[in-house]
Amino acid sequence: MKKIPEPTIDRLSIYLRCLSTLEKEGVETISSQELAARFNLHSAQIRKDLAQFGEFGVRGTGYHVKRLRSCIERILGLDVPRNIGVIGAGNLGRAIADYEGFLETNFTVAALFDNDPAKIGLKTKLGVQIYDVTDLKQVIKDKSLDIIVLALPATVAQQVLDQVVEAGIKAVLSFAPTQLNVPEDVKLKVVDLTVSLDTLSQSLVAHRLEENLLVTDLDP
Amino acid sequence: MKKIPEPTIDRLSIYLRCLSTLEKEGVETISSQELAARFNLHSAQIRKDLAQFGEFGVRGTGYHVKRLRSCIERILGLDVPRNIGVIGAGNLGRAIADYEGFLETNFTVAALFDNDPAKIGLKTKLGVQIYDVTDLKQVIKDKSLDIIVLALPATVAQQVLDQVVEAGIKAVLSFAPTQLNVPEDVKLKVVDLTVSLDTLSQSLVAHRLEENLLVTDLDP
DNA sequence: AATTGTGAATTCCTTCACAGCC
DNA sequence: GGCTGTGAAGGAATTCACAATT
Repeated sequence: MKKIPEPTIDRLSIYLRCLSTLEKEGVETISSQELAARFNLHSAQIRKDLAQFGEFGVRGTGYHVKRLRSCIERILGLDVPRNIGVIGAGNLGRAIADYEGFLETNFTVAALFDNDPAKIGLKTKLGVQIYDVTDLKQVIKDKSLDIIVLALPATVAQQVLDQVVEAGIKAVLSFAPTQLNVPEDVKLKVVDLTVSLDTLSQSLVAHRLEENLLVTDLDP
Repeated sequence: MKKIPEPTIDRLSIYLRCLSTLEKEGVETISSQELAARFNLHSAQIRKDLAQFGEFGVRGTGYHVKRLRSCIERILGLDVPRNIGVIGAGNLGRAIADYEGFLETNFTVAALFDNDPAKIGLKTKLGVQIYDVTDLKQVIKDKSLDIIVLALPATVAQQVLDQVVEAGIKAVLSFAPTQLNVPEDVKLKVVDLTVSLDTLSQSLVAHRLEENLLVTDLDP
């Protein structure tokens, strides 16, 4: 089986969101050209992305919105309910647990974990139970968790991640600002606020430098 | 001036974090080889990344930790204080505003914005003032905000972003799950929880498919 | 006539391999 | 000897351009 490029998967998710909107608007078909225009992409990009998984279009017509949406949903496995466990009941962890965007999806946050006795046993506003992180493996099994989100300090992230992996979890999203290692068969996605902000900071420097360096360059 | 690849900038931020740790541990020099080992990267990658900005190493010895950290900090513009404004005082917005990781950095969340009269005028636990989003432009100027973080619903994101751009902001980090457009001279970073989770979902499907497809492939 | 699906060309990024230096 | 900096090679992802199809 051919390997699917990571960027392709990311874009499928983006296409899907757009197709859902189009479907609600009653649009029946759309061409790769029209779709591409919405994302500042080239139409060939979209056709190549989709072609990785089969032939979904109709030549001369384009793609049937409803059918394509359904196909991408299946490709991404979004037709199957997924239970998410969030580890770390700090501000971020609670924000994710109570994220309202999940309500119309097949994702459910089924458990929140923490090691603070003052939090264990409580529920979030939207009713997500907070468990003792010591019971991680048991709750992962009991609640059939598929995906774990790490929302905890960098210092303990790898150690907790190791337990998550040991419990058989194959998909992890980490918000911890630290380097993490997982076995090959575990998919790890990292969202690093620090890295994002550092990149933005650099772009601001670049702005400034462009002027300064022009001056320097012209200086013989 | 040559264009710097985006992945390079992301990695510089990662290197910097590691170098800070090394410096605290009292390590004086490190080779690209040793550094690379910590990130499962190739040593040439690190040397190429750094070479984009100058010659920081010593042949035969490696890089002086303290000096390199300081250089990367300057490259990323992290030696200059930056004021961040967060728009949207929901769970996520407040989580970011009160993020303790900023305390040891030059990033400061200097303002939080919302359109809910019940929230305007309040302060977060850590003392960030919540302003009326109507006063966006004025507060951006008064507080000298450099970077804006969007932590608001997809429906209003573009509209608010347009105002942010109009106010002269050149760096934006968005958590809104929607396609956004900015002029060329504005740097936009998007963190999309939905896309991240969709990718993880797909990896779980791939897991399953590998087995199924093997069977199908062997079927003559 | 319009639009897909795709080999070929291109661009971008990573890795190799080694000359140059400490 | 050991390690950096870098031109050349290799690989991966994007874009081009067109034959195939409805």
